Amino acid sequence: MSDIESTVQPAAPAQVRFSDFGLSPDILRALTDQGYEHPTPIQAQAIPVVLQGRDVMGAAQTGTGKTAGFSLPIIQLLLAHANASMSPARHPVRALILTPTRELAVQVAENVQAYSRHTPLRATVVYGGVDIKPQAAIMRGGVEIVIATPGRLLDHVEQKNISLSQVQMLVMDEADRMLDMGFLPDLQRIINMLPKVRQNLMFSATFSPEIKRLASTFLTDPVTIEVARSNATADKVTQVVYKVNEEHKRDAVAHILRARELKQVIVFSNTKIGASRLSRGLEQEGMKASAIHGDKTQQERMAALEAFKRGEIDVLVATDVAARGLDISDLPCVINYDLPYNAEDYVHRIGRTGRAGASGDAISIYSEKDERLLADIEKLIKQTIKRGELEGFRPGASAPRSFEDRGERRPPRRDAERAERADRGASAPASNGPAGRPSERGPRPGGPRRDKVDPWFLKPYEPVRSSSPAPVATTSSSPSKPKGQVAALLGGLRKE
DNA sequence: AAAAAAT
Repeated sequence: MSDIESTVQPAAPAQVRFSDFGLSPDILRALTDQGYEHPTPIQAQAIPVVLQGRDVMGAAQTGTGKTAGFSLPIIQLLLAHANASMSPARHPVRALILTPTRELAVQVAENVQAYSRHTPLRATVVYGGVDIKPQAAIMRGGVEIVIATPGRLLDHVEQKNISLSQVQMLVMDEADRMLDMGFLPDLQRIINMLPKVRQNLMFSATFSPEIKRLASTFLTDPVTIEVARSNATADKVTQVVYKVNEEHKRDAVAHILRARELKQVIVFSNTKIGASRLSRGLEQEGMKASAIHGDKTQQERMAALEAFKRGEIDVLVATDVAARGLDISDLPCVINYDLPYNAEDYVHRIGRTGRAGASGDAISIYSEKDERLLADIEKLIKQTIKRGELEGFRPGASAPRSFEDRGERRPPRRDAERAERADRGASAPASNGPAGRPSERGPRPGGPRRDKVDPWFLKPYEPVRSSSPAPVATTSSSPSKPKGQVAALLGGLRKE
């Protein structure tokens, strides 16, 4: 399906410059503003191909600079065809970029806006969970580039805030994830509104059969671009697992964080409640922690992310909402409080560290019952992860504050739920009561949809990769990161 | 066994 080499070994990035691609001086200036001079491998491959007007099926690992890889040539093409495409339409959206999560949409938009800042092109982002009116106003004013999550985009289309009839370029970012999340019908609807003739760019972490099918449906004679082997974990990431009793997992995380005064760490939890609970626990330990997950309001999610990026928060406790795509400047360390159920997610999670050539540490806590998950992960990444010993870890050393900490059974459900509700992030009980039951906390924008059950467990196993808009070079906002510290913590453990 | 996304 492609006529171009996949998995090319591109020339060393240092030899290629952005100025070699014939990009507009206005684009180059924006790159210079940010100190970017040399493209990453995927950028070096993607930019010329997109500029040729070809469809692209792209795969790239986290931190490869994929966003710039498609947005730079898109901006260039829109500039080049500015006159030819002058349209009488009131809202001539000419490039549409779809992403699976809101945060990713925001992030892509920030990049696109930065790259196009010296051009007359206008880019905006639309996503759910926030007031629709300001978005509508901006789009009615006219924009050339829209970055969106599918549901809210359709909402805007229905409200006639935007017309998609002039879209010349479509990007499906994290396409595999969008499939995972059940966006296929939405994607179909959106694509049906687009002109038949257009350029399509699809990025996906994997080339699963589902993705290939999607590609064959929506792409025309695509060029395949792939950087880095599919299920490889970043070379520079040192991985270790610590086995502890289930009830000591939180203490173990606290111990690791405290022992080395770790800053700028993401801790992944499998559940929203678990994330909130852990975050709260760490805060009670005196750490600056915050949780981010789908039951937080969009405001809270953004606030947590921003606070983390600004360094006001040391520990971001997250569900897999943050596992993929988020360009959180390259972290020294990622901790798995839970091993992910889906082995692919492990790769995504640890992809948050060791990015842009830097080294990183991926630490995972697991307990007896997770042996199987660990085995799955090791099978996927084709390596054995080092078993470590937590030096100086005395479970329960810090005063237990919860029943779980004491290894006891949970208190009666009523109390547990009240505690969770107090936690801002908690969702309603899974086995939900009547639909319109007034919430004690008022409307919760990010709340679960009840209209359909997502039978995730019935779906075929669908591996997913990562993505990420890491720009060409990473502008790190946190100055000194204790990268070596985790390695030190790992003690005399030999490398694999 | 989960999480995410329009309202």
